[in-house]
Amino acid sequence: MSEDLTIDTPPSRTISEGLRRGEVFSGDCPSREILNHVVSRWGVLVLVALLQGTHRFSELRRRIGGVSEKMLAQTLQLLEGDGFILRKSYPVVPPHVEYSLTPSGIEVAKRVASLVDWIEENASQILAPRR
Amino acid sequence: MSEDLTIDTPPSRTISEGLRRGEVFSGDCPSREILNHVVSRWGVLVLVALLQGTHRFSELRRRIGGVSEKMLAQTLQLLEGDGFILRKSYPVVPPHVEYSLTPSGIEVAKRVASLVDWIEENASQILAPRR
DNA sequence: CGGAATCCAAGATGATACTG
DNA sequence: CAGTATCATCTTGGATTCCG
Repeated sequence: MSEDLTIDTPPSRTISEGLRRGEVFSGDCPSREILNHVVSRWGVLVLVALLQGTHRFSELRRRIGGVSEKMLAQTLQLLEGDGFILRKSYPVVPPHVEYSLTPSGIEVAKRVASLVDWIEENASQILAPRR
Repeated sequence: MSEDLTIDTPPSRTISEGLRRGEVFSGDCPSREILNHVVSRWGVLVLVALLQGTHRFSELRRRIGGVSEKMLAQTLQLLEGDGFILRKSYPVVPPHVEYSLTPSGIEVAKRVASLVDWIEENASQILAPRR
């Protein structure tokens, strides 16, 4: 089912070209909705974590410091609803559920990871954040 | 003064290499703090808007649909504090303030834009978001 | 184990009014 | 024009409890 998602995206579209459309700037577009899921506090970390491979619920919970069960579950559901995450439930006892990225999820996660990566490497050396 | 910010970023570091460090996963690191500014609801849009060039306060306000004065001001201050945005105030009347990206701001904004761009082009066609 | 449901605290956000 | 101050509100996030 994921192969059908393949879109003939102009891959080398320049940033300025893409931005000229600027749909996200209008408050009520689906892009902004999805964007908010992706860049939500926990969404970012979930995507980056899953980029390294399939994880179980409790694995993600342990991996992502400070996330509560509720928020993790909610984040996973939102991203699953957006088609970025694949939820695979095994009907065994005790329950066993695995989360992984869909093809489009990988694309998004790669871009998120690029951002996170850059910040980890540089931002802390630039200026200390002041609250 | 902005030239001093230039950092010798290892540009071709692989994603997995960067992630292996995984500092952001621990709840209390400066990276996560900065990351949250960048990917905040309005931070994303401000960065993307400024990637297209210098803007005045009211220009940004008009460009970014739905943002309030308060949140725009706050977002700009946070990103300025992180060293991503340069605020240039001209002592004239009426006041004239220009916002632009610093060199590091450009780096971050490019990565944010890449993400936003991809979502704008693809995500809306994949699945309708359900709330 | 993997959630769903509930309640509650905290923080984010917005409308408005005011100032230099 | 470019904010700041204030207050009301709405959303997030967390702790807890319960269930299949």
